[in-house]
Amino acid sequence: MSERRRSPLEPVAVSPFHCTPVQLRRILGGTPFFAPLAAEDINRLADRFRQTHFQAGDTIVRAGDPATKLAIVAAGLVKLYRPTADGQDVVVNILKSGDYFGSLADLGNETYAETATAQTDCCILLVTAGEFREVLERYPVVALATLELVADRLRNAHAVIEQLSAYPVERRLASTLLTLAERIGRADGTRILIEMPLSRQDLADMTGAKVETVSRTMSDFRRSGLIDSGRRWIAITDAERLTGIAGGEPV
Amino acid sequence: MSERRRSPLEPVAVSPFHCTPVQLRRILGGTPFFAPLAAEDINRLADRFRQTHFQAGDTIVRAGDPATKLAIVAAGLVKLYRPTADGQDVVVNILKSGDYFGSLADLGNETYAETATAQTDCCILLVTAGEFREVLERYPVVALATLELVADRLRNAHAVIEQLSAYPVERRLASTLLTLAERIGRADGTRILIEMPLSRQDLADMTGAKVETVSRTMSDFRRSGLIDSGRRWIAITDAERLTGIAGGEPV
DNA sequence: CGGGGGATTGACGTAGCTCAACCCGAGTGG
DNA sequence: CCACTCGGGTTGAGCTACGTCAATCCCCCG
Repeated sequence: MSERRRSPLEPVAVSPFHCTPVQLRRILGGTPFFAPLAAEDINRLADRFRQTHFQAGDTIVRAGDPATKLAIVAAGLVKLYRPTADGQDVVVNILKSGDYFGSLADLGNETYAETATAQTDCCILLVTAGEFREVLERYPVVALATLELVADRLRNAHAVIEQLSAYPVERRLASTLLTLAERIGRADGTRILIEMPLSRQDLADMTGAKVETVSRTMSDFRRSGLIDSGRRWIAITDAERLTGIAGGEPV
Repeated sequence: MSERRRSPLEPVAVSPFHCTPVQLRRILGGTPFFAPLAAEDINRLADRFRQTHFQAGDTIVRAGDPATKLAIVAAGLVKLYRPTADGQDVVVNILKSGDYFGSLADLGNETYAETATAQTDCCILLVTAGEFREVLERYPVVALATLELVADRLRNAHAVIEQLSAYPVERRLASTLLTLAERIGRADGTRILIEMPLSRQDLADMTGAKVETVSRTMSDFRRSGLIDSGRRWIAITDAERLTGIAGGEPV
């Protein structure tokens, strides 16, 4: 039985950093969007991007506001969610370095469908939708890469729809934990630590369940030795059995 | 109280038609993919597409099979769904003329994530994934149009996720009916007739509910004068109140 | 006119929501 | 450095929307 008292998450250095132009170019070149471009092309692109720093909890863009920018996460984690009329939030994605959000369309009169908030401190690169469109037109290879990214997200979204339509909470929760582990997990001895602060409410908003239900299910998982967790941190201790549950086996 | 005995759906002429080359070009030019292209470019594209006819009920592509083709619906309606391990189907989309399905990726070793079946008789245009990729590379404007299409579907998928996460069946069902009406409805006197054969099971698979629940809710809607329906057909009689329900008002 | 598959309705069970009390870890200010 | 507080987490006791099981209905077809 492991120590549940102290959070194993390293407190991330809260530096309101700004990248040097060189770093900015390296980050851009590392994103799936621009990876296929030559260095000189990336240099030409770089000054179209404005970088901004946000603190954990800050709202980056708000659902309903006119969608004028495309954003790329340079560092940190972003929560993308749809706030509903009755105050419930539905998280559609957790974004990390290299992911985009915001407007892909050029139509100026559209609005953001989702709110994006900084889950950790983060550095965001912003372009206007129009400028990004110019980039897409000028570099077809970037357009193709973007297409792959969006198609990938669509595939994920369909998987989530399947889960919400057909599977009970324990299964959705197991899937969500495994997906998070794969995307932002770090091996920590025999466990996989999910390297982000994540509340039960966040998990509830990601799985379409209520906080209490998530808390109960997490307690079940913990009692069964599948996970270890505390206040805003989670580690997976038995990925294999958790995978079984995600596939439909009983707890 | 309207006549519920006979189906108001016109029995569609079941002709295993093949388009002439001229018709094929006109159809391609009418899709969102190629609308921005000049006629001569479309002519050059047209012979990359192979057209195939399917009868209602036929399977066009099967989830799990290697994803080698991209398909565009030329005529008719296609149901796109994920069959789950326990035999339940989750419908992610109903596709009509101009919509695509299948593989957008170039990776040959991927598999289809969804099964596509002909909901009505239909005519499908097929290209290999590789050839379509060449088209995307050659005509950036097509790549951008494709990007818009995929981004649009992603937006829809997120809306569905919101619904499944946060709203009860009656609300999801009302939304689904209105969306169908908008996409494939025809004004029929004061009502909007949904021009496709649609079973309670189909609706259940689209809303993440069970047949019996859908049947009960449809009966409620009918008793309240919101819709009219029978064996595999539906008409909306009070779109305004139905919109209210989709927005959260009680029945 | 008979059969079959979709649709309907009823009776009942239960997963997950609601409401509410309580616990506890971590940051804060004296 | 301690006490206080506050926000996240846990647990319990009902309740209800929805699923399950099963019987019946009835449109459509041969």
